[in-house]
Parts: sequence; C-alpha cells; structure tokens
Amino acid sequence: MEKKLVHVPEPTLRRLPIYYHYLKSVLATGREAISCTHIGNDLNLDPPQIRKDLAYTGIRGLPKVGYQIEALLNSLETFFGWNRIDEAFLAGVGNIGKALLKYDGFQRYGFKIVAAFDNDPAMIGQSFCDVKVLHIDKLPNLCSRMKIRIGVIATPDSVAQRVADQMIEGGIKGIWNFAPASIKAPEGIIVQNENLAAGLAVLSKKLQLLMQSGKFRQEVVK
Amino acid sequence: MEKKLVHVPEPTLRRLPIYYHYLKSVLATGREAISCTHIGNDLNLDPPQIRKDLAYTGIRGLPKVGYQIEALLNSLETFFGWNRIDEAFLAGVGNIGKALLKYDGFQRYGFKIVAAFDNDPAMIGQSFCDVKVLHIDKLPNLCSRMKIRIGVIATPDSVAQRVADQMIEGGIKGIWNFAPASIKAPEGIIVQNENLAAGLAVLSKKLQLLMQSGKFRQEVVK
DNA sequence: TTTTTCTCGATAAATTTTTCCCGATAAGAG
DNA sequence: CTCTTATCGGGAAAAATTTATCGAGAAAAA
Repeated sequence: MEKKLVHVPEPTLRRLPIYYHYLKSVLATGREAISCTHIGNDLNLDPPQIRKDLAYTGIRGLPKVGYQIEALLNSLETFFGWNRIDEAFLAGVGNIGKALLKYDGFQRYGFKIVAAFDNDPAMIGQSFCDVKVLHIDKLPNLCSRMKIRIGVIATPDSVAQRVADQMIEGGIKGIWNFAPASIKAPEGIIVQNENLAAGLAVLSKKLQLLMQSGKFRQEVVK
Repeated sequence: MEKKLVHVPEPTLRRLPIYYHYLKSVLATGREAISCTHIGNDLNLDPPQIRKDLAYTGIRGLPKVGYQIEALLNSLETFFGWNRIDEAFLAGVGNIGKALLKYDGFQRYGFKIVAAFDNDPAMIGQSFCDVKVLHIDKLPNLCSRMKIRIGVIATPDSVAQRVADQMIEGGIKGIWNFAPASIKAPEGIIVQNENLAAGLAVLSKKLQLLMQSGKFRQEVVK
C-alpha cells in the first residue's frame, strides 16, 4: 500500500481555518507580519503548536519577525484549495439547511451551495438566497450532469442514508453530514460527520467536572 | 495540584452521544441487548474502542450477550447529567441562532434555551419557539437572577467577545461559541468553540487527497 | 454434561499528537 | 560592530489515543 503524499494530522486541519480567520482580521488592521507568540496569545494556543501547524502549509517564518501575513494567507488558501470554488448540493431544507444556505461565509472557504433538494412539496420551487429547491429525486441526475463532488445532508435521520445513497449514485465523493445518523458509504467516499451533540457533550461534561471540583476552585481546562 | 476525579478523553466524549443516539433508535426496535461488535458494524467503528468508551460511563457488559440497552442509556444519561435540564441563554438571533432555537433535539441532551438576546430592535419582543427575544443588555442581570450556567453565542464575530464578557459578568460558567472568533475568558470558564469551517476544511482536504491519489484508486479514509 | 462459540475486560503495543528543548538567525540597541 | 533579545526550525521526549492481543466467562449446541 502506498503512503499518502503528505499526511496532515486532523487536529491540525481543524485548527488551520481558525488561524486563517484570525489572520484575515489581523491583516485588516494593517499589520504585515506576525509571530506565533502573538497568535498564540490571541488565540489561546501554544506557539510551538501553531508553528508546527503552519509548517504543514509549506510556509516559512523569519526569526524575530514571524510570518508575512499575506503570504501566510495565500499559503493556507493554496493548501486547502480555497482559491477555486467547489460547488455543492444541499439535501434537506429544514432549519439547519436554511441556516447553511443563508450563511454566506462559506465562499471564503471555496465552498458554495448551488442547489437544494427536499421531498416536501411545499418547499419545492422556493428559493433561499438565490438557491432553488428541487425535488430530491432529481439529485442523482443533476449531480452527474453538473459534476458536483460535495453533498451536504441536513435531513432528518430517517432519510439520511437514502439521500446519501442518491448522492453517491450521482457521483458525489464527499458528504458533509449534519444528520445525527451515521452514514454508510463505500470506500472512496469521504463522509464528514458534523455532530452538534458532541460539542454540547464536551461542554456539559467539563462544566460538570468544574462544578464537582468545588464551586470556587479554579481549574485549568483548555 | 489535584487530579481530576476521572479524566475522560475528549474524543470519547464526542463519540458517546453518537452511541446514545444510535442506542435510542435500536431500543425503539424492541431489541434489549447489543454487543460492541454489532454497534461497531452499524456505526463503522472498532469494537474495542466502543467497549473502552462505554466503560468510562461505568457500565459493564456480559460476555456473549453484550450490554443491556436500557441500562446503557441510563448510564450515559447519568454520566452526562442529561437527566435534569440545564437552562441556557442564547445571544444572537440570526440564522444560526434561530436554527438552534428551532432545533428541539437538545432537550434530550439536558439542554434548553430559555431566553434569547439580540441588539437589533426589530428582533426584540419577538418569539421563536416560545422563546422570547430580549435586549442584550438585560442579559447579565437576568443571568444571575435565573442562575443560568450556560450561554450560547451565535452573534457575528465583532460582538462575540463583548457578549461573552456580559455572560461571564452574569455568572455564566460555560460558553458554547458558534461565532468564528476565539473568545478570551478567565480560567474557570469553559469555552467550547464550534467551528463549521473546521469540518469543512477536513472534508475538503481529504477530498483533495483522494482526487490527487488517482481518480479511481480507492483509499481508506476513516 | 461437555464442547463450541461469542464477546467481554484488561493489558500491552503501536500510533498519533503535543510539548519541550536547543542551536541558529535576524532585528534592534548600545 | 558587537551584544542582547525575540522567534524560528528541527528533532527528541512525553503524553494521549487508538489498535491489537489474550485469557476468561456466559450462552447455546451437541
């Protein structure tokens, strides 16, 4: 078996967009260069870790100066391929689906929903943020015609698997799944599960521990 | 310094709700017991890992049989404290905020938004899902009066920190942050950052690697 | 009753990820 | 020009997490 060209740890992948967002805002202040120490201070992260994360994108810093912010942003954009927009289909125009449609910040991350699908007749034909809602059965066909690679699932559990199958049938290679159900897909299809309950669970457990360990004792919890 | 009573790995914490959700649906089919092998098969996870995760909640299985589903669900509920509802305040009634309000699945996780806050005069006074929108400046006071421990931030970046400060002022101990900004909080306050861009970044990078490694070569990507 | 099979729990190994340390280099001060 | 200070890069050490292994116990079958 062949090794991946460059394996980047998933935790690193998750942190990089945070840096990106932060750097954008720093750049807007007119600053040109920034050090890991500085970033770490603002973002509450360890400088060495940031340095290591950034190194994966291929950028290099300068001692005593840090990184050129603009170059760093470019490096991140190239690394993730955010330069060109990846078009995606959305299935399920419920609350989460609508929120995703309305959220215009994704373009920055090379991601754009170009069509939405639902099985509710009342929804079909409507438009949200210039994205039209079509019947779900049209998805596979349109998918392959438009060569869409990414599908977003924001349906109830019960139909998530069926929708995923339709997406895969249409040639979709990556599924961003917001349904709290685990989706089965053949190898070669990437499924990224987004699970709100996970974050909530982590928060509530940490909170529980905090309370247990004495109401007024302070505890370091990263 | 004192050690935490039981340290549970964060990845485990994130997986547990997935099991919970899954087990609920299995229980609904009438089944009474289930093995890790079975769960792993349905959820695409390794049985030993599941066993280890579940062990943290204190439950014990039986050879040849597995776990009693009902007992296991109880164990998870107790573990997370989902038995009693934790009331929370929401700041920012935009798209994400509304989606969170409308999503009724949180009650299951011992979590309920009881009031919403915004600074937009047009919003104030409105109700969403029986939750009234109040002016943000009323938050700190109401917080301490109602002894709210959890705050959800779904505002734009620009005001996230200010809102967080108001929450902390009101005595909130845990912040669930959906704004793509990192929030600074004193020690003793838990901040759980929810970052949609992170999941998207992971997905797009994996997809990129998949495509690079040959269109038709299959690759194992967990 | 005995044997077989399945699945658990505990321990150990491997892997991944984070943290630490140290020499090197660039900027600025004296 | 030399010294001090900040910050990087690389490699090593430590910690956390995942994966694998093995013996034991319970149910079912012979």
